[in-house]
Amino acid sequence: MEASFNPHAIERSLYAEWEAANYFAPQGGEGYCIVIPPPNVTGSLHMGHAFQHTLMDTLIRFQRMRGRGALWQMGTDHAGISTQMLVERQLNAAGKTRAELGREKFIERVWRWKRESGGNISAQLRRMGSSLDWSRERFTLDEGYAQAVVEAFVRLHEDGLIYRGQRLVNWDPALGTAISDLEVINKEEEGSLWHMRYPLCDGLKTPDGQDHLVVATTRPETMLGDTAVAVHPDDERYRALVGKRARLPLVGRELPIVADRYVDPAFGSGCVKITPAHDFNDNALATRHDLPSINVLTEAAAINDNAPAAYRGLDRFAARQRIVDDLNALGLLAEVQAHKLMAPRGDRSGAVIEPRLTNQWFVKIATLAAPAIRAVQDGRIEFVPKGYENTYFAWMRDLQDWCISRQQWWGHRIPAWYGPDGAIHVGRDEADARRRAGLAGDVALRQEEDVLETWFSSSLWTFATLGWPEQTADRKRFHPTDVLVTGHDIIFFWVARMIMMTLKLTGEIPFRQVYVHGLVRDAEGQKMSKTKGNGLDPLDLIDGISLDDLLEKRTANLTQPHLAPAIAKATEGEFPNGIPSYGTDALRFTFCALASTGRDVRFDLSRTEGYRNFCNKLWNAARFVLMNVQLEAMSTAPVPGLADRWIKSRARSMVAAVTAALETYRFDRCANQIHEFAWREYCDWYLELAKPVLWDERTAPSQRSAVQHTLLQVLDLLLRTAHPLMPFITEAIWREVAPLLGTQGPSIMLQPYPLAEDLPADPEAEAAIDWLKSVVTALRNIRGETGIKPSQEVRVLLRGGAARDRELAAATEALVRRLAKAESMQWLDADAAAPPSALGLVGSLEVMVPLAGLIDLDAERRRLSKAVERKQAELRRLQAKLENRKFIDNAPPEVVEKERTKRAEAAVRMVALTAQLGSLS
RNA sequence: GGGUGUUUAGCUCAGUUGGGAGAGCGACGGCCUUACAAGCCGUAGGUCGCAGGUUCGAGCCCUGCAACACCCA
Repeated sequence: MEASFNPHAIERSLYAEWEAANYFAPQGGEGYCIVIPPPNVTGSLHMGHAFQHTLMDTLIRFQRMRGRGALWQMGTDHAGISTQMLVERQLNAAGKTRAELGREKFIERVWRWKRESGGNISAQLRRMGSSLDWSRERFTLDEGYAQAVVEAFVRLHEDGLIYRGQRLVNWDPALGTAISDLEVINKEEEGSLWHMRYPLCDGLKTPDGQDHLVVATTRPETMLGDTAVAVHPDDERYRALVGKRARLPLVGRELPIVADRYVDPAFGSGCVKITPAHDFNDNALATRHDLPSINVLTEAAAINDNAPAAYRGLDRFAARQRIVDDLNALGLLAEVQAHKLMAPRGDRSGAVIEPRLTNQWFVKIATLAAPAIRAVQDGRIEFVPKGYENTYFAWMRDLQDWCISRQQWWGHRIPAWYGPDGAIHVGRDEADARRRAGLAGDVALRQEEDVLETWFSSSLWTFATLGWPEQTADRKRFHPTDVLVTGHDIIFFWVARMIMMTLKLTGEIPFRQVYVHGLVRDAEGQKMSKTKGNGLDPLDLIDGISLDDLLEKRTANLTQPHLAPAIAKATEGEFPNGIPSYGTDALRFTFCALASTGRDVRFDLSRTEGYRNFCNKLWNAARFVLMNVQLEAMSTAPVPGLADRWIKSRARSMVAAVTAALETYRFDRCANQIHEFAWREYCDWYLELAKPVLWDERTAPSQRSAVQHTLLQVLDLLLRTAHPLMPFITEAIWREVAPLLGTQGPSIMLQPYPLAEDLPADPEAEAAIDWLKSVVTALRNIRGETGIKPSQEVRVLLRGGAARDRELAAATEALVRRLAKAESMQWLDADAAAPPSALGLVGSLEVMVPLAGLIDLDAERRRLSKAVERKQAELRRLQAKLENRKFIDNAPPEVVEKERTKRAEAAVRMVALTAQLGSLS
């Protein structure tokens, strides 16, 4: 083995080997399944993916080693809108448009792009070590999957759960399509509030003598589509006018004045203009009052022919300006106020969204939502952490019908056909639709142009990937899947819809648990994004990147190029030397260590560095073991010593804790346990305890054999325990170690996960080594604080203590002397005077190092004074507690007893410390 | 405006049923000790957001407040 760990030397070849040997496909055993949240087929890996995939792979590897037939289902998503946008942008850059190309040519082009760039994400997933079953890979637009989507649509339609209707939808004028509520981001923006005068008809006047009403709006251009003015029914100012009429300026239409509780009388003048075709609230009000809707906008959000000629063809913002000017010229603009408003923008395009009346396809939600709520209520599906269940319920309880049609080309074309009479015929294909409708072959049918939104197809993900609608063997074995691992940002988009659709179409839940993890943020807690230029590419952490390359990557192709200098400056500040290469295992271990209870994680590169060091530590521990194990010595029957028994007992606790942590998705605890055990116990203590036994020629062969066996056994066990988190380094080391243990098998992946029960609990050995550690630590403390050179051997005197201390001292003397670098260890009688010494206490045992010219007296006095002070404070606290009558009367006897013992111990120590301090002055 | 979450060491975070405040990183001091300087040994550092309450006892339970974050309107 090389002297230090080099991830690049092992990662790619090990992965290729695993994949070629088909180790990622489920073997025998009870099925266990996780489906990958399908990444965008043309996308690339970001930190969120890397985080999520680390957690999933850890679970899959863990269950695989426990003997489950573990399937991590691979697949990608066609990602309708974003993929179409991407290819369209390429087209535009080449001076062409989608319309010029036509539907078929355009789709062909997207497929070509998919073939060219679709392998990108797959290659990156492999670099993360993800043990996905590539042989079962699916794509939401592949043939079988497309059939499943059609099947789902047809069945829902047959059940009356899908309908086409004219409804107000969120319209993205930049993309020319409807989008769902979830795809609209409401953000506060600076705008204006225009107060406009609408004259009253028939010479009417308000109670305060005005001949007009004042209405306020943030969107003056919509006034062209106004069909009413509304006031609150209890508003005294306008009560007399309800039922009368006002005249719409610029248009001339007469508007009824209606009363509705929706109006807030305290806002503005208390009068509201009603534009049913362009506002959700107004639309609802219009339905209540049976008002007409007048659409005044085109698909591109320009004014259409329903408006007066003067405004036709104007873009909505140009029209706004013109209307404001015209009203002003007529003296009808009462006031303009600065105003903060919630502006709806499309999450893909960034364009201001228009509510717009269009014909769309919808899924009726009410009957789907109820069973989906029940499935979580009665515990068949469990969210981890549980708190997210409330979020889920709140959202599910007031859910609108789901608009599933998109005016796009890239996606599943809706399987509906229009007859010459406009009648709609749904079927699995055109012939099926014709058959169902009883139409003759010569009746011309025209297929719906719209496609289904992406989430419709991905809501079928758990079962469509397993062969639905067929009842395949895979489906039987792996569905319902065991856990869905996902971010809280897509609970609504995806999780809720999967639950609804899966229950409806298969009668099964899609998964038993939903593990919701947090989002990955940068060191400042900011969301990582291309725009902000604060993103990290997981592969750059694995492979490293120079500052120049990083700067280039972060500032190239910015949507807001003026931010480039600021981004460059921040980047230089944070990574003055670029990013070193940490390797996949260190990155994965970081993600696990940061993944606590579903909260967002601030990604901290210094953690990754620490875990890279941990990898190196493991590597070198293995080197040490391999250097010190000789097969011939191990043939002697081993007789385990205290240290051997101790480390195995500790390993037992570690395995139990790690297993419990993984079973409850506490990846942070899992990582901490492994780190703590490997470094603080196995390396810091066990290897050091092993050295004297291994290197002392007088050691009995049976003892040496025991140490060598234990070194190997515990290392093997540690590697297997850590494998799910850090697959590469554990495999590389294991291949060196396993043959020495006589273990057969090509890969650690296929080894059984350690069981705590297989290891002996040994409280006696644990107590003995704990004592040893205390004594050694006390001596090291004296060395460090009093300035005794590490190379300087010391004499150790022991005094006081109990019979137990004498036993333990006898049992561990050789080890203590070695670890504390003590030339001798001598007992003094309890009442014997000690030479001037530095003192440490282990319980009531006094551990002393005679001064004899090697100790800085002042330093020792300072150290002792500090110890006395602390002890005094402790004693005072305990004393006060035990003098408190209420405590004695009310606390459980064992707690009181514990406090008494502590007081007694503290008192003894206090005496020893004070006496020692006295003897030095 | 409604809801959820967060607030613990300089930084990032643990803290399971209420019973002596923890880790990593960073800081400081000392070491090239024959696996590892990506290392070893030692040390310092906290009014657990604020104010009340329950309790013999509160980081943990209850109430109120504040700040921040996110979701929804």
